[in-house]
Amino acid sequence: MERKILHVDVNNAFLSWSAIYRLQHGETIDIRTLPAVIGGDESKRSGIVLAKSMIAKSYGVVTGETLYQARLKCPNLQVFPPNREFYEKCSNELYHLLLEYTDHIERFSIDECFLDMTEFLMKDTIENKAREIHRRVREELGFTVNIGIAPNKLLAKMASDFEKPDKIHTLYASEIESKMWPLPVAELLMLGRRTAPKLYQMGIQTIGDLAKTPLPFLKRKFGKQGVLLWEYANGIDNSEVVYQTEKPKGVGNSTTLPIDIANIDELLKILFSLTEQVAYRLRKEDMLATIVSVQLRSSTFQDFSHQGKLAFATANTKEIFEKAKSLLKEMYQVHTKIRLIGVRVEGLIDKEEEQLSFLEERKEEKQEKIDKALDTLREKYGYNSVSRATKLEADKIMRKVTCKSNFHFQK
DNA sequence: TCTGGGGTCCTAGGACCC
DNA sequence: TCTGGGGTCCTAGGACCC
Repeated sequence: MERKILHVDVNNAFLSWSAIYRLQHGETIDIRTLPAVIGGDESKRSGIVLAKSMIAKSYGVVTGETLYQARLKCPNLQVFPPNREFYEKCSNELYHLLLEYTDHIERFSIDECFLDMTEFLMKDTIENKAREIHRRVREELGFTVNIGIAPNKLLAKMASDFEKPDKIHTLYASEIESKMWPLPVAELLMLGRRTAPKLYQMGIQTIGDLAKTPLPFLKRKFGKQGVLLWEYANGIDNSEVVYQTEKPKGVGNSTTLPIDIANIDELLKILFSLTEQVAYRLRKEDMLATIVSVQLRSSTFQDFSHQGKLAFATANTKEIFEKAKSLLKEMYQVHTKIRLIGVRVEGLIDKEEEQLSFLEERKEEKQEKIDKALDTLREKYGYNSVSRATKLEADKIMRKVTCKSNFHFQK
């Protein structure tokens, strides 16, 4: 039986949501009507476009480019900072509205959901349901969405991406040839900036070209990814809409440093601060980690990473940090200027399971008590209400380098 | 004033075992 | 005194998504 899938995608999510927040807090100008973007902080070297208004878009501004580039295209561009807390709130409001239609719903990102409406239509049509959702979101939540209607997730997502904003599109099997095949191959989901040029070089320009390329050829050239892309180009996708109560598979924290650092002691202090947050989030999930990895990005944008297994599954800050520290020390080459440093835990297991299967004698109980005491305070008063000495030092380094970098900019 | 931060999944090569 | 081959596990790096 053919499935009825919707993909709901908030138009210019971060910018629309910031516009609403500002209007709610006394601003009279709607930033959706300006050449505006939501952007990172250039003084912290994270100056990229996170979302753009339709007017900024008309100047050629694209998500992900530097604010510097965006200003070249649109000289009177206005830049506003992100407000992630409010975005979470808006995202939740949307999710709860959509839950009224089906519980076969998958939160794909902060601003996108898939809905499997197959068993929830009653006597209504999928098009009518889409129109109702579309109208209710605009009227009740104050922002617009694009909705894609299709027999699978891939096609629904491609459909919602057609003409924006505030539109509903269908992409049924019979429409693939006319609506999807003429598009440039780079617009296909999972076909990114590395693969597109290779296809163009082979003379594969459109999604239709890709669909008609012999599968064995693509398999030979691109392996599993090649098979997936061929299936997508032909509108094939059997993946289910999964209601997500699943636990995360990894937890990470990374930061771009305000200026490059080539001093391992300073890097270690920042690494501790990052690790402390990772371990805290891990404990909030009631999970334990078995693998730790450390990432570095050099000033020349080369990425490095090392990972290692922990002797025991743990969520203890110090245990995770000791591993992270040895990983950093083994991979760090003296004098290399580091732009970004990050730490991640993976191989996560449920805390309860661990306690049932391993009744091991733990020697780090004291450390766990320290974590627990800090967690309790943080639950009550917020993450930054308590800080260990090392964290304070890390903050100092981040500030110090910020001052240095400001000085640098003034020269 | 040039290039975020959070993820997931895949691949290729090396180590090791039989 | 020629140099297998399959299987598993581990790791670094890369591609892609928002």
